[in-house]
Amino acid sequence: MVVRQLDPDEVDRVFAALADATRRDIVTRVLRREASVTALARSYEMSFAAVQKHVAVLERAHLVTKQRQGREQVVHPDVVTIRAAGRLLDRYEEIWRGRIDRMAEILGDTREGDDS
Amino acid sequence: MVVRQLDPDEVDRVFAALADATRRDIVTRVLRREASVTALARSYEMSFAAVQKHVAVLERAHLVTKQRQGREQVVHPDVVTIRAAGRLLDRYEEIWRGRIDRMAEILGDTREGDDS
DNA sequence: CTGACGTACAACCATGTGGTTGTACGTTAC
DNA sequence: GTAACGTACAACCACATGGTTGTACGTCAG
Repeated sequence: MVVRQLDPDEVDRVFAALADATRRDIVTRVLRREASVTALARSYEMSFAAVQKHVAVLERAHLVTKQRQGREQVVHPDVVTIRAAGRLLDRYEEIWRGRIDRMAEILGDTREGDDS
Repeated sequence: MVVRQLDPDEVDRVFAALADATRRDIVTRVLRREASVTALARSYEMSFAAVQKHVAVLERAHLVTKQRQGREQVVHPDVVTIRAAGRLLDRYEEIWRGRIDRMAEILGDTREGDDS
């Protein structure tokens, strides 16, 4: 499985891009089926230019790519980056789990739990 | 396992909060071990007030909680929200996988075990 | 060729964000 | 009680963001 490593700046961009309901919806849509920018724009109550900007933000974060097809620009999802973001959150859970394990070990060995 | 459902506004706040390297580092730190706000502040090359604001952002996103302990305010992680964010990204992968499955079905190619 | 469509991009505005400094307040140590 | 510590919060600044409108350009249909 392809899991690219993201540098901090790209992580910034990925999470920032996902911090907007419209952009999350665009990602969901193109995951189901690719769509041109205007096709996407028709789905939202905002100007075409606004949607175009949202797509640009997703593109800079490598969450989607655009592919010229005649006079249309078709938006595709970039699953690799989405997966990488998920892996990052998994890492947080690992740290937490590791800590719980260490605590259990300490409590098991030295009977340190004085307060609850 | 506790997995709270996040409303869109909270998802906005969670991802926005994670879109900053300092805040991600704070989350990592308190996942390993709780720390007071000043203890955290000592780790970064910025004013105490700046770190305090970062903690406030994480708190509004329910990624951490503060707990008064004497005159200190101890920052704890909120694993439930972190987990919920991970689940959200998993959902994207599910959509993608569902689409791949549908395409394979249409193509009549229902073999299993081929890698992508 | 012409007109309509899809796109790109600049200018502009309001608002939010990330940082600063300064001030105030409760709590602990002496 | 007083001093020092940990915190909270307001005011301020620079800059990014999310939206708008307007203009320009390439591409396809007629």
